[in-house]
Formats: sequence, structure tokens, C-alpha cells
Amino acid sequence: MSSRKRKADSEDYIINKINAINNGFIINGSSTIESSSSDEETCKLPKEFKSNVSTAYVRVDSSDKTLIVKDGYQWRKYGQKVTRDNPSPRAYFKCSFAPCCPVKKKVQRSAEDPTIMVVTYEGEHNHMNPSRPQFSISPIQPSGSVDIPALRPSGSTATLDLVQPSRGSPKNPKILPVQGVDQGPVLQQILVQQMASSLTRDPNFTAALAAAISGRIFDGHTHLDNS
DNA sequence: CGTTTTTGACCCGCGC
DNA sequence: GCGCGGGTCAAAAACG
Repeated sequence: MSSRKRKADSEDYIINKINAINNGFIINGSSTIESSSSDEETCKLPKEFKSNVSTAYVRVDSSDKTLIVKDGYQWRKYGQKVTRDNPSPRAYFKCSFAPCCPVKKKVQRSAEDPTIMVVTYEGEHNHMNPSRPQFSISPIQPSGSVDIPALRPSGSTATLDLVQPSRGSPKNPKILPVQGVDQGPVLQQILVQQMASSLTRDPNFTAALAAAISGRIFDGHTHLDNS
């Protein structure tokens, strides 16, 4: 019982790191979107098919043993498990900002590249960012959120097509997405640049971006953000 | 005091 | 049908 440490420290730590390092993340948006039923997902159990899985790769320091990745949202950790494919523990988060946000987040360090954190987002937020409304690129102060996604227009098939859904990959233990990150300097640079800019401007924006890419943020059905 | 984190156990699904 | 693995929930403790 000595590992009791709030995220406060790690949080700042990570942020520091990320800010210092080049954030190299790739987002893989697999939209399994449905058709249109965005008027009741306020508090219902997502039994239907609404699992937009987006995977983001965040570059952090290997010293960051914390599985906490701030993206502008408030997450509550509800579990942690160690999988066979990865020696590193996988942390499960749920959105704590909204009373019933179906969004879930899985954070796990890369098996071979401890410097890369794999963040898998499932679902969309029913609420907007805690600090930022929807898309608003404002020169706010860097609250400290960071990470996120790199927009991946269709065309670059270079290296980010790894993402494997949690429950669906029977066997594919040797997939190493992270490697692609390092191997794609050019593409990475561009992405990083864009992201860096976005991040610099407004970290939350990235979150929105992620959501947007994931499928599409609630454009017009977001009502329940304030209090 | 309230909220969140932590750890263990339980449950479910899939594979063989 | 059983086993393995993954995912989630729950209770307790700690922190702000």
C-alpha cells in the first residue's frame, strides 16, 4: 500500500511530458455508427450498436507508469486488468462528466514501446467538453489536456491501420502499431505539426476533433452539458 | 463529506 | 462442455 498516489502528480507529469515531447498520435476511427437515433441516448444503455471506436496513440515517456491520459474530459477509472498480450496493465475509464455518458476509454501502454500509450475511445460524448463547447479554437490557456488524435484523411495508408478491437481479434498478438509511428517520419511530422498547432491553441479542440473524426459529434443534439 | 481510486471477484463470450 | 481471457461491478480506502 505504498502506491497510493493521486493522479495529480502524474497528471501534471504527463502533461509536461507531452508538451515537451512531440506528440505523435494517430487516431484510427472505425465508425460503426448507426443511422440516426440521437435523441434518446441521453441516459440509456447503449445496447444498440453505437460503438465508435477510435484509437489514439499518445507518445509519452516510458517513465510514465500512469495510465492517465488527459484529453479534456473527466474520466473515472472503473477497472484495471492485465492482459496476456501486454505486460502493462490496461486501465478502463468511464466518462464522469455526464451522468450517463456511454463513452468508455481504454488506456494501455504499448507492449514493446513503453513510450507509446494506446488510448481507445468507445462511443461518443453526450455532452460537450467540460471546459470547451464544441469546436472552438481559442487561444485559451493550456489547461493541461493533451494527447489526441491526428486527423487522418483518407489517402494515407502508411502506417496506421492497426487498431484491433478488443473483443474481436482472435489472434494477432504481434501487431505493433507504434512502430509505424516511428517509421512514418514524414506523415508523422505533418500530423504532429497539425496536432501540435491544435494542441497549442486549444487542447480540448483535439478532443472535439477526435469525436468528430470518430464519426460525428452531436451537432444539434447536445443538450445537457451545463450542469 | 463527496468523489475518485484501488483491488478482487464475478460474469460473459469465444475457442477448442 | 470446459477453460481462458477480457470486461465490469462492487466495496473499501484515500484524497481534495
